[in-house]
Amino acid sequence: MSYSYQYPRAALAVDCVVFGLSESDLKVLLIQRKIAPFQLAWALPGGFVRLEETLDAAARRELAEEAGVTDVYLEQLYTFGDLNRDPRERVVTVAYYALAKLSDHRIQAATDAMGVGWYSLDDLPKLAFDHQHILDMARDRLRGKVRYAPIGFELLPPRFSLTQLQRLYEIILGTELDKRNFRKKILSLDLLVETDEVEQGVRHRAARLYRFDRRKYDRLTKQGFEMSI
Amino acid sequence: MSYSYQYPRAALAVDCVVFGLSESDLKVLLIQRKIAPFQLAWALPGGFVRLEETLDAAARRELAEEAGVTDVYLEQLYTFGDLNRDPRERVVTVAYYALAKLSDHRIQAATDAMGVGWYSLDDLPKLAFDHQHILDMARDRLRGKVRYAPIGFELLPPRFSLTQLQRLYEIILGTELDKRNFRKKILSLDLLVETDEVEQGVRHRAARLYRFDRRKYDRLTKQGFEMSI
DNA sequence: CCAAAAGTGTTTCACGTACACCCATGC
DNA sequence: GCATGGGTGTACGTGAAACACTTTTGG
Repeated sequence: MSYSYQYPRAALAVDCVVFGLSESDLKVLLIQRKIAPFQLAWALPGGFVRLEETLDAAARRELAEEAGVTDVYLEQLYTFGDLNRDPRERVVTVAYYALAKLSDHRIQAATDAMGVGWYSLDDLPKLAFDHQHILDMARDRLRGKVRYAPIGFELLPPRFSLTQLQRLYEIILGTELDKRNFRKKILSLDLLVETDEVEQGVRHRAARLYRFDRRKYDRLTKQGFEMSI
Repeated sequence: MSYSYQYPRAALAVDCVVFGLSESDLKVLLIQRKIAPFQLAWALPGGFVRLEETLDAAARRELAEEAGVTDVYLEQLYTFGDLNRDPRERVVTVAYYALAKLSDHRIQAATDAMGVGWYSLDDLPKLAFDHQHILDMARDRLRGKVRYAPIGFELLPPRFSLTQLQRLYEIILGTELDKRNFRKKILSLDLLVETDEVEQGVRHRAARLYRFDRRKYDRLTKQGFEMSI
């Protein structure tokens, strides 16, 4: 069976840059290609868009199928349409980036599979296609957006310490932050709620855990508030 | 002649939101459709992507062909892939936004053609397809980006007065700005160069004209400077 | 000389930044 | 009791915001 059109058509794909946060650095999820081109090379999870699914749906489907990743924050990044980005034929790809909680055991379990790996951003293998370019753009977007939108929380467990949150910003922004000033600022935004839990299993004083209050954020945003770190 | 593929493929298009700045408001360039669907309705300029051209090239080609617009600032906005955005078949469109200098006589001349019009953003006709949605997103993007990137200048003539520039920000951001504070701030950024020209043909004191110095901007940016209005 | 917009400084307040020590806990 | 990170306050400087009058020019 085949499908015919009056004019030639590019193939349409999606690719996903999935970020995860470890203790000390930002990681990205890669899959090892099983087939040519770029056989055995590492690549971003992705694939062709089906006619009966939206772009977002295609991205989520590919994430689930290829990497077992579900329930992540997902946002469209950019569409790449260079003529020879795929050696086989013209393929235009809509790139997405996703933020996953590495602390989530389902994510851990799913990505334990063969051919799926988390790579530190500053120790990457050579990537297939123009995927390095896509990844660079995703990192830039994350760096820019984390400062004025509450997306950092998508990389942390639901309850986190202020030190964890500070580390997150330091890792993503690539700068050191002052502990006292950071706490003053983040608490003054009035987006976090103190829980009655503390860190577990540390051999020093346990840190208090906080959670992000999205309702508060939405309410403030409606009133014209704009967060900024 | 026809082209066959093993799996069905969506058609791929580009659409452009072209902004222009008049004395008192922001305008967008629309074209009147000659054929169904949405015959006679107003729509964003755009069309199908050819196999041998990049997405950017397709956007520029359509702008030139449909509206006679060339040499504008152009940036990819977002890709829209809802299933029924086009009643004929599945069409995925990569949307762009462009900033044109309405003062440019070539732009004026080209868009004098039948079926091309500049519409004020708060007095728009009903648009074809999901073009209102695309336009809303473009306006949001412009509002966000104009504050931290030197793109406002793309809407002004090469030499402009500080009052013109202030009006630009007021119109795009939808807020009033204080004249003295605005001048202090914009001049302190050290991105503008005073020329020895002044406004012509006004019946009051003529304003000094300035120009944006892109070299200075690039140099400062390399040094970590980030502009902000 | 009148209308219209250009151009110009100072004060006040909020926020960002720099900076060091004691506290709680587990081993 | 010691190692480890948790938690806290103040002083200073910079930048944002508020605010009104004089100057220039053309008609």
